[in-house]
Amino acid sequence: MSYKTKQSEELIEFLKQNKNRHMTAEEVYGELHSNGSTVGRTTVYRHLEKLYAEGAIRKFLTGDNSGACFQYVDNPEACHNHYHLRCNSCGRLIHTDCDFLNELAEHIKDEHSFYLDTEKTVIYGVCEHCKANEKEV
Amino acid sequence: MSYKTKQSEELIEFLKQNKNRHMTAEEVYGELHSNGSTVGRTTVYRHLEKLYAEGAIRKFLTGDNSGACFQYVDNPEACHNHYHLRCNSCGRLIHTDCDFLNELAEHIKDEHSFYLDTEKTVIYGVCEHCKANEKEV
DNA sequence: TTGCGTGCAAAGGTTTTGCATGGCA
DNA sequence: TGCCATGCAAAACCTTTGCACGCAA
Repeated sequence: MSYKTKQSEELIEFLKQNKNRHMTAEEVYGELHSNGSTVGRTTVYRHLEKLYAEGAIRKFLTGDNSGACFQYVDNPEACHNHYHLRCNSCGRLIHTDCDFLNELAEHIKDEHSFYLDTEKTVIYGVCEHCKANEKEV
Repeated sequence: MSYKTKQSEELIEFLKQNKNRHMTAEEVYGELHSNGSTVGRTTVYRHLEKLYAEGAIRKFLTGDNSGACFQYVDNPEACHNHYHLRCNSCGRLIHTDCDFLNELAEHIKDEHSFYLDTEKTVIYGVCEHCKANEKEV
């Protein structure tokens, strides 16, 4: 991937413009096409894989086997002190800056001899919005 | 699944006898056959799905798309105040009783308006043993 | 010109579904 | 007897790979 091509530029640009979203490869492919791009499905997969390996994007597993989700990482360094909260209901991923995470990692290391991987750990639950909706149902 | 059948008994018995392991559906299927069982692959999938929905077994995603892993839950009630630490290296799942988890859940609820799901949240990292081995590699 | 990037089609692997059969209650 | 569970085969899915063509450098 040392060459700069139209396809890779469109893909990366699209991911950057959707930093707040987490999308499956299929969604990325579909929306790029809606926007007039002609990138092939294979190319989307190949780039997502590459970008993930480089740490430029994040990868989440969905739990219902409907494919992995990807999301652009704005500032890789900044995410070391993040929680990643994922809502089981709406699927939204919430980045949360918080020092409590450091305390947690410290505690787990000291008390449980376990080295927390901030990048991979995702805290599952239900967000405020969905919690409110749940009660109506 | 209200009937009791030979297949479901064999499957559940097998899972109980392998509480310490986490296995893919394919592994469960294969080992049951090695043990003389004739359970079909479809049945294994259907039961694992059902048991997971009931909370009788746990389900983990593998990250490399090689299929979900399942593991029997010994005492579902006891796990409410647990951390689940999963080692990315050896795959071992560590149950850890700890009040710090409650503090974490409180904090996330109060400060981030997010309702942590203890059952589904798994903390990823590297265990002591694998951490030591890593250095040798 | 060189060789990487692309994309179609096909393969690979996991999981689900349709449908007829067999077993439990 | 009535209905659920089973299991084969096929389908549905997501993802990867082979290969020839085209474009970037």
